[in-house]
Amino acid sequence: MSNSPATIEDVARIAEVSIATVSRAIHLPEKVAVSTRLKVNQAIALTGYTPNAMARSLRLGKSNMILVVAPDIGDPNFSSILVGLENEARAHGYGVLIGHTQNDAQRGMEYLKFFSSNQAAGMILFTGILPFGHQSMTARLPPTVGVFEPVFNGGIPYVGVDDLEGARKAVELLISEGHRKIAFIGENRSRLAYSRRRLGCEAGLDAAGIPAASRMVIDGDGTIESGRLAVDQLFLRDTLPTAFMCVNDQTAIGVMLGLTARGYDVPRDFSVTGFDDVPQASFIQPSLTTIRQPRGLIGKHAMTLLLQLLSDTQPDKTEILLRPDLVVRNSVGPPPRR
Amino acid sequence: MSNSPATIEDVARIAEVSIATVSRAIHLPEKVAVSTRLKVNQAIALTGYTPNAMARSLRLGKSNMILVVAPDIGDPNFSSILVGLENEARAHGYGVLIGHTQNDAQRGMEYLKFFSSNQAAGMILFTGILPFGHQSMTARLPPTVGVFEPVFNGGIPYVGVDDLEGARKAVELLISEGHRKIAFIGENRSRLAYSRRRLGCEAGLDAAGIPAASRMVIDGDGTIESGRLAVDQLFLRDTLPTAFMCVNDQTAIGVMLGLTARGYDVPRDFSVTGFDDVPQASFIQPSLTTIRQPRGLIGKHAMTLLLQLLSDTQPDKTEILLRPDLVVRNSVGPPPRR
DNA sequence: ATTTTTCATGTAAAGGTTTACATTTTGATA
DNA sequence: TATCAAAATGTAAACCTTTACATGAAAAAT
Repeated sequence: MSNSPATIEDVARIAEVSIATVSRAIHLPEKVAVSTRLKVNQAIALTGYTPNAMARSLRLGKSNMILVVAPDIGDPNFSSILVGLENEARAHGYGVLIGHTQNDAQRGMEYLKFFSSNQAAGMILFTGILPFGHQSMTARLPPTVGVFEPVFNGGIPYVGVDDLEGARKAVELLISEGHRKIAFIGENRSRLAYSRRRLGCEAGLDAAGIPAASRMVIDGDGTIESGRLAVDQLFLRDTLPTAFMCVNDQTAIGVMLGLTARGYDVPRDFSVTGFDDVPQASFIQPSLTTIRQPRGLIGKHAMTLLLQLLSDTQPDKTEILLRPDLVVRNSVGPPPRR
Repeated sequence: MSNSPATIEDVARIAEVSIATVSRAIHLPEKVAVSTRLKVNQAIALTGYTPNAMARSLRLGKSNMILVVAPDIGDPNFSSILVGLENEARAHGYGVLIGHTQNDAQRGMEYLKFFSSNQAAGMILFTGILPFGHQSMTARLPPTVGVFEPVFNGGIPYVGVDDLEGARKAVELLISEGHRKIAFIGENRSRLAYSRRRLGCEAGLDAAGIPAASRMVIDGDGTIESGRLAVDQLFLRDTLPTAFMCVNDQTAIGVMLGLTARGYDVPRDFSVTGFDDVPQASFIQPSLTTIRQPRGLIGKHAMTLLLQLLSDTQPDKTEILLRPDLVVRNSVGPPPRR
């Protein structure tokens, strides 16, 4: 019962072996006799010993932490992907460190210190933005895996969802319900994933032979607010769509709020689809028909890829696109008869 | 131009001084002659040297990381508090590590390893739940500061908002608008802060001399869903309230959705208030009148307190309650004339 | 000019691990 | 039983810092 935490020496003394044997009993148990292994384990239990991670990393020249960098941890997609990431990391003895850049390159730079100071071994990067200036050319990046989109300067493996397919599923649902005039409420500035969703939408419209004339596109910024604004913009026009296909759930929620505010009913007067299946999607009234991202899986795969990188294994794949599923709820119905 | 990162020895060699001088030039610059300091700084710039945090922590016996433990990082309150925490930590040379327990004690326990393995120096604990079983008695806790509520077994400083005052402000607004029949939609299981909000509500009602008979209380669980359910429950009763005071914004949003679904208009038919001022509160239709938590400040103060603890300074205070502000939007109006 | 004080720098140990290499023990083989 | 190979364990160095203490030089006091 000492006050300072037990070290490997304390364990060795109690188990009456050398510190080397203790270390081996922990990390290469097959190299040590069963009887000694037992003694060591007892001593560990007795002392409550936990290896000092600092000393370990120092000796190994490698941290057991992985930095997850996201532009905004408030993003409703983030937390469940994180769960997937963490579980996988933990299973392999790694911990997870979270950084958020708020889209600020300066702030992103600060996270580089985690690598130069050896506090992190690898990095998971959300949404394709390299959070440091273009000095990526000068300083070599640590082992990195992207989530959602390829990282812009290429060569970095990534995990995402098949946005094209997801978008096509959504638009096909709308078409099958009878919609012909479909507005796509998009976002074309920040995320490649968003542009791909638009492409998927157009592919679906093309396939159904829907003429360009009855298509509409409004670009927002992916927020609730911008969804509402998009409705306002559309209502200035001569022709209205019967359905709104939105680039993400936030936008879709905004669109529904905007329509409700104008006294319309969803899905009676207009149909709306989202993308992501954020938690709110099932609560809002009416509940939102959307495309689900397999968030847990995304996290798991991204971490697997990174761990392969870290163990110098050539990763199986350099790009993993998961299948998005259509979630049918109550925001879509047939177009009103006019 | 070596491949492995520069060490203090590389710097020393180039600057033609000893490693001790380099270390001092960095951490106690006033102890080294201006001329040498200059040479050292040049050498540092030349090599791109960053001190190895592992070696440093090992030597110092103290990590420069602080663990932030939250039951759910998806909580809309979380991210902006985190910004406050991080800024303050960074300013003092500390980094922030995020852990989320998902209300799982098992998972909380895992985070204890960060301390026994020396990977974190202190802890910020959200919402008063000690994320480990009751073994807190056995294992002494690391330096810890609570956010939102006192940590249950006491003796741990915390930072929160004056829930009583905030709730009173909300109820006073409702009363001043003429409401007399006010329902409190609460939550009494998980968070002490929530019970305090209820007390604040009652204090306000008492002060206005509103009889117990016209008060109603429904307990939910603080989610959007439970807000909607609360509406359903109330509509089974003989008398309805004219206003809903909700324990948090999530609940309030649920209540508004429930009322809208029944064809009522807020604030014409019913008034609704929330608490927290989450980002959605200003977007939803109608925008929500609520109580704002000064989230950035909460984070800043909590970290300041923890840093004091870590430097063995006796903290100034053991409890910091910040002032919550009323944010008037569009979900409150006078009661309808019946 | 000599002694004392102050200031700047250097030397070496310590912090807790892992692991190459050396040594001892065990079990098998002749 | 003596010899050898294989298995188990031990010794000591290395990872990179920080800092107590020692040393030396310069400035101040006598």
